[in-house]
Amino acid sequence: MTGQKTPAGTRKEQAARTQTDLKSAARRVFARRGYLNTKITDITREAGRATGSFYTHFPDKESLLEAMLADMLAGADEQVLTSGTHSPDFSDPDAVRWHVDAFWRFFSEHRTELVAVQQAALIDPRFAEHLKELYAPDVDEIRDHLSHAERAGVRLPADAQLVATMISSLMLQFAMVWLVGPDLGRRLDDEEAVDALTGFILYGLHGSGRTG
Amino acid sequence: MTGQKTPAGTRKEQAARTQTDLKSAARRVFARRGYLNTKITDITREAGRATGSFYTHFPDKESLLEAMLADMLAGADEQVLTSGTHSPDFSDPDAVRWHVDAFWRFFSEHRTELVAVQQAALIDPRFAEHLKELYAPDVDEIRDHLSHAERAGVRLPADAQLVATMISSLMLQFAMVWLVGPDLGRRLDDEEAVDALTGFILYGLHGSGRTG
DNA sequence: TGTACATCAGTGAACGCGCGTTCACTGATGTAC
DNA sequence: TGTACATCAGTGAACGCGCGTTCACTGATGTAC
Repeated sequence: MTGQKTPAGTRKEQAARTQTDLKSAARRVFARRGYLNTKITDITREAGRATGSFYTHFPDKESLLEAMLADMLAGADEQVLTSGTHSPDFSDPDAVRWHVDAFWRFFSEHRTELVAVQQAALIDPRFAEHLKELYAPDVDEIRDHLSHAERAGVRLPADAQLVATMISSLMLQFAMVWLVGPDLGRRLDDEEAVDALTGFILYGLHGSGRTG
Repeated sequence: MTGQKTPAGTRKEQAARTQTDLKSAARRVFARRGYLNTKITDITREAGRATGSFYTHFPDKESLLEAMLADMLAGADEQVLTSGTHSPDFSDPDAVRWHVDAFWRFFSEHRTELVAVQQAALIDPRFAEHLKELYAPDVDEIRDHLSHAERAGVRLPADAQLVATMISSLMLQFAMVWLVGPDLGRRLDDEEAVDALTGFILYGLHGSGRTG
């Protein structure tokens, strides 16, 4: 109790390293088998640790996922979602493209975690809540940009909230299909995907392709 | 063995009735708790039968779901997806609206089964396959209609296959959000939904709303 | 139509597997003096 | 700096819960003669 001297803590370091190993092992296993199919022992085996080791760091699999999400959001705060400046007016095609691009990169980078929450949400209401909180800010921002566009004279196909939901639904599911599911016949590079989405969001099937 | 006389089979009738009861009980429980969260005993309890009764009719939960899907597809064959005549050219707004409407009604009617497959697909590759087969014909048809429109002079925002995937993704995820998830603040009636989707598919956020 | 036997849907308690979780133990790191 | 003791991350075999699945039994329906 007199302590507190702990210099750099070789012991704490070791614990931190193991915790990190468990998280990154989990990421790999989730990507391979999916969150719901993954057993605790799959994770410890992948991390090269004993089963019991898991419980030194997390009370259960749910907490591990929560920790992974926290990491993801911490990283994201300095990145895509908030940083960078962009026009708040969706009557500007470049503003739309900026958003699509940000979403696509975020999803690409964190697909494993995002799919895991999606899966967890099917079973655990706590994660259903997480999922909502995760995408809500994005939908809200889109809605604001749409309202802005409306004031600039654009006639939306429905009220801004609904259109925002459509845009968000489109991006999410399209990303799922191309970045997660089993290989479809075709490869799709990032720019192509962002172009296609941007064109479609702007003018639907009458979109002319390149927009910026 | 000399038999075969069985008049109308009170016994067979009873078995058929129980099987139907189990399926409709399952439907209710799936809708309430989700497929993955549902235990065999939940289904038998809901149906007012003993646990063992389940196995007289289905070897496991997966087979029950397969049977429910078969019922769904059998019913659909005489309905939405094939029947009715419509223009195959997506340059015609009414053709788009017709498709959206068909999809929306199909999804509304069968949301429980569709969500159940979606959940099952996360765990069981067999259902991942089912899921693909379930939506593939729709995507293919959309793609053909788009090619038709292209030949009629419409400039798509990407190749027809990609645009078909976007349209399908949009409809599916949008339907999920509004018809499945927890109540959002807002209610959405069917016509409003179909209008919004149709307008968005046709002209993106520049769609003007009513289209037919 | 009646009797004896066979078949089958349905029952629910018991069984057993899979997997999450625990726990007595080890060895290394940290602390006290 | 050295010694004795305390703490803690990590180990993996064992435990036990939940739930899918089985099975001996019941009673009703069907069949044979």
